Amino acid sequence: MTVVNVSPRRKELIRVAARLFVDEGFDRTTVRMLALEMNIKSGSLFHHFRDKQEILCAVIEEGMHNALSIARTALAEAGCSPQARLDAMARAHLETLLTDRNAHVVALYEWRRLDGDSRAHLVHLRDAYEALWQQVIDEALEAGLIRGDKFLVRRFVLGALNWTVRWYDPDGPRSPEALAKELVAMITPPEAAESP
Amino acid sequence: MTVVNVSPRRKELIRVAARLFVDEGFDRTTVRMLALEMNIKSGSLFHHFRDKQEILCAVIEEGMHNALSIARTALAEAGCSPQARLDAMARAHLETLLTDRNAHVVALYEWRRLDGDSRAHLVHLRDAYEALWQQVIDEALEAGLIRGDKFLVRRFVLGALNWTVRWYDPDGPRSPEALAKELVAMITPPEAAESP
DNA sequence: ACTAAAACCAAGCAAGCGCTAGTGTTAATG
DNA sequence: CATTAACACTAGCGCTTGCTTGGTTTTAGT
Repeated sequence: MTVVNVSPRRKELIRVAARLFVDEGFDRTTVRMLALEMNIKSGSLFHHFRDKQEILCAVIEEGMHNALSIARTALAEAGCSPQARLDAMARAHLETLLTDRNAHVVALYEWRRLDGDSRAHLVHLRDAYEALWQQVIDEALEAGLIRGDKFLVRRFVLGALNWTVRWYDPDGPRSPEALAKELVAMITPPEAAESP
Repeated sequence: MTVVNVSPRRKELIRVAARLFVDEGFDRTTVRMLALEMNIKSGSLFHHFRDKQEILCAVIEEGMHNALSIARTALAEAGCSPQARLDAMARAHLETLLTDRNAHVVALYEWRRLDGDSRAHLVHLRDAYEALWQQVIDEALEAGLIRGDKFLVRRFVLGALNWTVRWYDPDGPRSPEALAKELVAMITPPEAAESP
């Protein structure tokens, strides 16, 4: 279990590992491949990380931390309007999914490869992130902006957003902002936006 | 690449493999584990499948075939109302996700482990399934039941539905039908349901 | 009863795996 | 100038992997 990733060297190694984990999958990525891409020998790798598992944990942790801080600043800048806050969260989510794509793809696909301890540690970060979402969705529900069960809405929305990593093309015509707006528009009835 | 899975013995082996692939992941599932659960010796496994890859392909293919046929009959029984057809597709999707859960979890998580040929073959099945969805969504858009970009709506909806494998509890209070209804309700404005 | 095909088995190979031990090498600190 | 800590290297151990081989048993058609 990693507590914090501060050293810039470590950060860089983690970035390399994330790319490899995405391209090959965690299990197929060997410590020798990792070392090769990091320009060190495979033995030296274990000076930086206790074992292969810890690299996986560090990759995911890094992505989660970034997602959390980006979402927090986005919310702080969004003001109080439920509509603006919903937009801000969706936009922040998509932007993180892009800038930190590798880390998040690893989190989505290789979560089950985490051992018990790492998993427990990361679950806390994930819960904190989902709590942010839940809060914004509760506000939107209370304002009559959207309808439905509060937990279901959160899960459906996060599902739709996370699924974008499968099809979204950053070089395509649509920006993350536009995408976020379209998702919010899909679940907000046309007239709800204008009610006080 | 598998062409068809007819033999009942083969079907059973595939079912066992799917379960193991879900529990352990494709890469961590060894041919010895597979053989053990299939009550044969690891060497005998290669009488039924050319290699480990083919088992993965067969598992996914089986799930896709079932999903396609269930969706088709659901649509046939749903009539012409866009609302009913949307409901039917969502319900069919969730029911397949439950009854064939293992196969679909494998398809979602281990898709990238497929080699080029198997992938190309399965992409056709997936495209056929998504075409069904696209058609139903186009009808709903034309009827004014929902709003937005037709491709985005399909992707967002399928994302939300596929994400359910992460959190849905079959023993929980909500049935797949109820879940499907809630999703459709979330994206259809309240007044749209009553317009002619 | 005869035969062919399908299903299965024991044994093991070659390759690759994660990881360790022991040894420099470098650069900052007392 | 000596010490230390961080980082990197070489070499390889012990084990597991997917898959093959060469042969035996079981099943099904005639």
